[in-house]
Amino acid sequence: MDKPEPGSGSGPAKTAARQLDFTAICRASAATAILPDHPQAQLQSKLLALALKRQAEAEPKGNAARPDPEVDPKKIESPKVRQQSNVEFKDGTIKKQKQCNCKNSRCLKLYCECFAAGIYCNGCNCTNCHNNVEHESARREAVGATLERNPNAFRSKIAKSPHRSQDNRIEAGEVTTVGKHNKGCNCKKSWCLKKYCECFQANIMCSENCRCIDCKNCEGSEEARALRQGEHTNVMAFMQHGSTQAFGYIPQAIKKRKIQSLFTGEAPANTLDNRSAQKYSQETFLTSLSNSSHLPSIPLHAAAARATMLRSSDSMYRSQLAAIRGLKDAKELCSRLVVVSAEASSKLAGKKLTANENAEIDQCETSSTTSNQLHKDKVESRVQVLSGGDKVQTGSSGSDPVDIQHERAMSPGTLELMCDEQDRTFLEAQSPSVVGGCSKQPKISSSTTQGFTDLYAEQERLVLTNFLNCLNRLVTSGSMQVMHPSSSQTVREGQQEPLQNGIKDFKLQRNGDHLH
DNA sequence: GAGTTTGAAACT
DNA sequence: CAGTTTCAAACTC
Repeated sequence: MDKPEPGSGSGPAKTAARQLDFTAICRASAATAILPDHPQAQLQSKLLALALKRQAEAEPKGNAARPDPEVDPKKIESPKVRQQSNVEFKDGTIKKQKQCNCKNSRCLKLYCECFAAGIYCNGCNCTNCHNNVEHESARREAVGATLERNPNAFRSKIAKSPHRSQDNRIEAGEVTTVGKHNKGCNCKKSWCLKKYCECFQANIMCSENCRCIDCKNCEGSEEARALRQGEHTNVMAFMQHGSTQAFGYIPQAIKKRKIQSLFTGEAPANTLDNRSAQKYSQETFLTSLSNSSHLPSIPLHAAAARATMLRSSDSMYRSQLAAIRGLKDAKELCSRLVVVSAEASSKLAGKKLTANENAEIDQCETSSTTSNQLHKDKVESRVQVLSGGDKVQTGSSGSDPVDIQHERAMSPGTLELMCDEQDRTFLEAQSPSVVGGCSKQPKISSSTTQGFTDLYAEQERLVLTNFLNCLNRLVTSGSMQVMHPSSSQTVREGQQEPLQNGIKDFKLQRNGDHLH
């Protein structure tokens, strides 16, 4: 506490690193103070905040054991003013500064928290400590050596960032500091949800700087939030059951590389874990969807979060309409869209199948995993739809319109959308042929002629325009239900009236398209 | 409190 | 720069 001030009276640093104590470091780096942003410094500054306020007037020099962001870094003149073993709080309680337990480093390496924080050891449990005034020369030498290795060694590892969560608010219960780790963490087994992780410890999210594996310390992470809210038990229980890979949460930089590799089939270095993790994630998710008892002890919110996370790391948004519009609505809407798509296709292309088209269909279907009989059925069904108009059934017959569309006139974009939809919405109705159709999509597009491209574009325009209108209707009617929940019951009992209305409009517009 | 795990730092 | 070792904090039992 009352150790001499080694830096005092020594004047400005004159001969670079060797002469640097932490004071000199601060001076040498002029523009930016090195220590004030240090995580530990921030932590301790919080602990000291109240005490400092009380002491501020009595001790104008600022007895900050750790620099506070509000404290002018220039006032931090020496280790002495930073070091302070005991902190007295308003309520009279005394809180001790963190004490290291170093044994072999003499507290002269960054292993030592005190040394790394730029303070003398004081009341620590360390052995053979040289991080004190009695060993000042050794300490300075160690500082110099450390700076030689890494000039930023004593700078804050956490960079302040203007980044805010998407809606510019602090999520409830989340005390995440805005900023990111300069160097990034490299965690492998802790999911960045333990204090082993420097990011987690600093109360910040992992960033693109991190090279961590199976990171769950990302924006929107339920676990990270839960941990910070103190739901440690639930989260740990969940993580045990959900396994390391259950989320496939990956920091941005890695995510970019690794998700890409999922599609390209490439295997960038160091991606195996996450690739398998993602594969596992999807499998686990599918399983848990179809069998909710699969993960019995997973908190509901975590399971829901997992579903969302699989889609996107940053989209935690859930529409209010989600509680109103059901799966049935979505299915029906999709079925209608498929009909419109087919009709648009037949209108635009005439009702003939060109030789090219047939060849392409054959190519696609021959290479699919479906049986020849199924192939035949589909072609027949397709012809029926194209020539017969409104014969599409929304039931589960072999001539499922979705299948039909995948086999033929859908543009690559639409096909992709449908495949995606299939994955998400129709899991329980998934058919092997459809899955096969999805996987064949690149093959179709690769052989698509310019004529088809134009056709697809026009078809897509028609479908999407109708889709947009239909969605608008749904949103409007849904919003009304949200605002007037009392009437929603009636509406629900009336068998999804809003959707029917929306689809009615949809049909009307469709007919209008025909007319034009 | 002892033993283990973890990841940063240091070293090769 | 990658791999290995050392180290001390965090964690578990």
